[in-house]
Amino acid sequence: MTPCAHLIDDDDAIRDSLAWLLESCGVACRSYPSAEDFLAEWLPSCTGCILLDIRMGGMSGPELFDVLCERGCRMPVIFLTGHGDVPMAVAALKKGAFDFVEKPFNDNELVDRVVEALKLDANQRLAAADADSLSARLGSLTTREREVMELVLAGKLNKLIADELQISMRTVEVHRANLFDKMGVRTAVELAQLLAGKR
Amino acid sequence: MTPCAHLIDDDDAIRDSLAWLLESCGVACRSYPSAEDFLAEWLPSCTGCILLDIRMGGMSGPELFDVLCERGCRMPVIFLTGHGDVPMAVAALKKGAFDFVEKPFNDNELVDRVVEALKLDANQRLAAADADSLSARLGSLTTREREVMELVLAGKLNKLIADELQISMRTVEVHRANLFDKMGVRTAVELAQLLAGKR
DNA sequence: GCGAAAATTGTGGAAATCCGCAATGGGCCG
DNA sequence: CGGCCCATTGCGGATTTCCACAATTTTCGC
Repeated sequence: MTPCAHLIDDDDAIRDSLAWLLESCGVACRSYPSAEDFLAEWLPSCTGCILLDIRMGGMSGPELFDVLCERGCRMPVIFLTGHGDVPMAVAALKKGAFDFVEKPFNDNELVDRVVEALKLDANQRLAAADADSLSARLGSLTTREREVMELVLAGKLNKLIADELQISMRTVEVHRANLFDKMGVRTAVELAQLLAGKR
Repeated sequence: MTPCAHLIDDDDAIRDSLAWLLESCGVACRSYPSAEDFLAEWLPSCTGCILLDIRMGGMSGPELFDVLCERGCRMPVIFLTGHGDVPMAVAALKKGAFDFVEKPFNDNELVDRVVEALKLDANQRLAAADADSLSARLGSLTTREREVMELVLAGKLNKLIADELQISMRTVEVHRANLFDKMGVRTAVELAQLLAGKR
């Protein structure tokens, strides 16, 4: 799934004109005539952004959006709508939609928003990759190593840690060295920064 | 300025009925017949949330919102509007408005949103107080102490720091102890966590 | 029950940290 | 000019960390 704009609209003409517009600006596109068609092809590894019509036969845009959110889809979603509906727009944005634009839209502005959405997605993906690598490293820790890590992050000295865990200082040192190794850090400070905010 | 909902609307009847509704639910209110009246009384120390009408004589709701944002007002803003306008709602929410509701609104839902907004404001205020205390402590550091702190946070050993700053290890130790003291931490790990994300 | 991984502990020495005591020099303010 | 704050440095000892070498016990799945 190469990064692209996923166009979901049951109106062939709109899909085609959108695809033409975006591709003429260098944005790759894929078209889907219904929410169900998109869901059938969607994978968590999908990259890019989504242009989603509100009113469609079968599953509606907001319904698809909810499903995708549940399934962990992080692609930015730009809603497209024919008739203004403030509560719907407000609900969509509060749920995390990237944008909500009314038809007819200004071509240049829409392209700009799509480009921004693609950029956001790329950044989110980088951040997610970091987070994944981090939790993978955390997952590789043994129980003891995790316990020691907690206490290290609490700023406690090895002697105190040994005391609290009822083990010898030497053992703490071993665990400490092993977990530093697994987490890819060289000092407790680096570890603290690596886990800043998380956990 | 005790925590309260600030009602800004040029329609006396709406202000009064809103005030009655909210106060009957235990939410203190203050009313302002225009954006200008509110601005005249507003101070950065104001607490609570804002219920803001879109269309008003003089400065409009969105205009006031922009001004408040510039001046660093962090109170959550709930926009109230008579006629649906999707682009305006989208713009307001993207700029950070707390909510955007159409009249006529559901009384209970609005009260709920106001209560949530007040809660958010209280939390933001706590966070801001922490941030202020932190930057106050950072500000009390001398130039050298700040330099040493940077390198400590980079996970460097005193020996290396002494080398980079071209001073003796003993001096580094002194600065380190002093800055730990000023920042109110006992270890480098605590310092790293205190500054997690910031700076 | 066997073998691998995890948890545990010891010894001992090099290196680093932590701290109190003591002191010098520069810059700024009243 | 004297006092105060900041930056600087040295000495020395108590404490801690870091590691290599070496080894025992526990746990857990096949």
